[in-house]
Amino acid sequence: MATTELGRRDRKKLATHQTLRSAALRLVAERGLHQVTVEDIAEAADVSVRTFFNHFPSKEDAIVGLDPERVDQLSEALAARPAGEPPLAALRAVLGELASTMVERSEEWPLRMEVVRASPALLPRLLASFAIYERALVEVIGSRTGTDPDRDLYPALATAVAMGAFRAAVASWRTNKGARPLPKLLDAAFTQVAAGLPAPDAAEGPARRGAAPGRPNASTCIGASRPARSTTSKQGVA
Amino acid sequence: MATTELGRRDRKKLATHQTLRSAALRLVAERGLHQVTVEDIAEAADVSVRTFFNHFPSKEDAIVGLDPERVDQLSEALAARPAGEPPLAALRAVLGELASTMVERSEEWPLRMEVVRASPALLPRLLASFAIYERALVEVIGSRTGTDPDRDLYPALATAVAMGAFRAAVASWRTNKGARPLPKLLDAAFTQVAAGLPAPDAAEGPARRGAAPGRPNASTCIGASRPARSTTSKQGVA
DNA sequence: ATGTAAGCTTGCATAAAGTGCAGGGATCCG
DNA sequence: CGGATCCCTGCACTTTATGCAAGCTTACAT
Repeated sequence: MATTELGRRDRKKLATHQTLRSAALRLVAERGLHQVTVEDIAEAADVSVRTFFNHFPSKEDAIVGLDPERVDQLSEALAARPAGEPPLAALRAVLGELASTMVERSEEWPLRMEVVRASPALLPRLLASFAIYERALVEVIGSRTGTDPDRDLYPALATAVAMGAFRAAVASWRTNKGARPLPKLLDAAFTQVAAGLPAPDAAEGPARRGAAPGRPNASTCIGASRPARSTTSKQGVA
Repeated sequence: MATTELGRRDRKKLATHQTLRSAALRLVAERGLHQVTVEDIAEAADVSVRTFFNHFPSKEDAIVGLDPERVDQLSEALAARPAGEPPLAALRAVLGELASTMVERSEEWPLRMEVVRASPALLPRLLASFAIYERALVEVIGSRTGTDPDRDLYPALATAVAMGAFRAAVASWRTNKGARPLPKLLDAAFTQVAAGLPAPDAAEGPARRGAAPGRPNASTCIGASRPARSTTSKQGVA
């Protein structure tokens, strides 16, 4: 809506912000997280280091931190869904919209995912961003269903499950470099969830939905690389 | 099983490790995350600061970082479930076991949750820990169902949903201070998931399962406190 | 028992992350 | 035009985190 309602000062600030963000993402994608200092980023954006920290509380936030505006957008989109719509369907719809915006910005998100994959140290912050989205959605689901999120399991449960489906779809999309479009994957995920997650091909469940053989898919949650466990005495702990 | 199979050296190291862990948790619970430095923790555990960093890569990890041994235990427990068991039921079983161990250590986990609630800066690491559990489980689900987690959506999806249910149950347990026992909550969560998450009481779905009115419940994901959105110009971004 | 290898602990040096404070300068508003 | 606002900046300082080499305990083989 009101995008041009900003004065010169706010426009400059926003410009600085975006410049820092993209410089951070670009540099880290090129050299790796550890080879880029905040000074490098500030330099690339032509501002002082102190200014960087006026915009972002940490280096990681400049790369994978979320945009509070998006959180509001998502909340409002969920609140705007038709009142009669079942919670899971409403979540499916708004997460579908979110997925679309991720696909639109086709440079930014895949690059960000690649950076997180290459530098697992970024994973915690990314997950925290998702958690903030989740928290906002829980509130709305609570008010939509007339249940209190602090007393009733349902809102947190439905939202956690929906976000789980979302993450799985995004992870699949990323690892398979978009071989299947994100909206399709998200759809498949929600369909399986709504059916109660029947087992895929064992002698058990009614098999999976309409998936052609040779379909692409997911590793787990967003960033990864095998754990490489340390069995006994070696140092690594956390 | 073989708990006493450790030599003196490994026993001492483990002792140092645990002392650091509990000192960190205790001090942060008392004073708050920001009022405790690594030096304080090392002091309390009577080791040097350098030794602290030999055990934990960061201050946060000493507080909410996971124990790689637990990850292996969980993986093995899942692999040991009967072969015919549907994936979601197997996940429900092992996460139930995990919940039990959390209840047993009745001092540690509630304290940890409280600390995370009080210091949201810890949330990212905690979520990262959960993600590592999740990653391990995905592998096992993949091999149990004979699907490749990198190509098929199912393993990541089922695991993400199960972990979502787990987190929602734990969050509820925490916010309501154990008014309903964790195993009961977890059970309720998985039952609803298996039923495809019908809407709670709107004129829609067949209503919820066997829940008495006036049941306690959850806020969202683990750590929280309202977002307090910044509408326009203020600094805070990430 | 003795010597040797392994590895945990430690101090020191150093880089980088992050915060508080005060001043300069552009922007906004009356 | 004049004052208030606030973004950017430099500076000082604390804290986090890592590399390296030395010392001491533990483990192991002869």
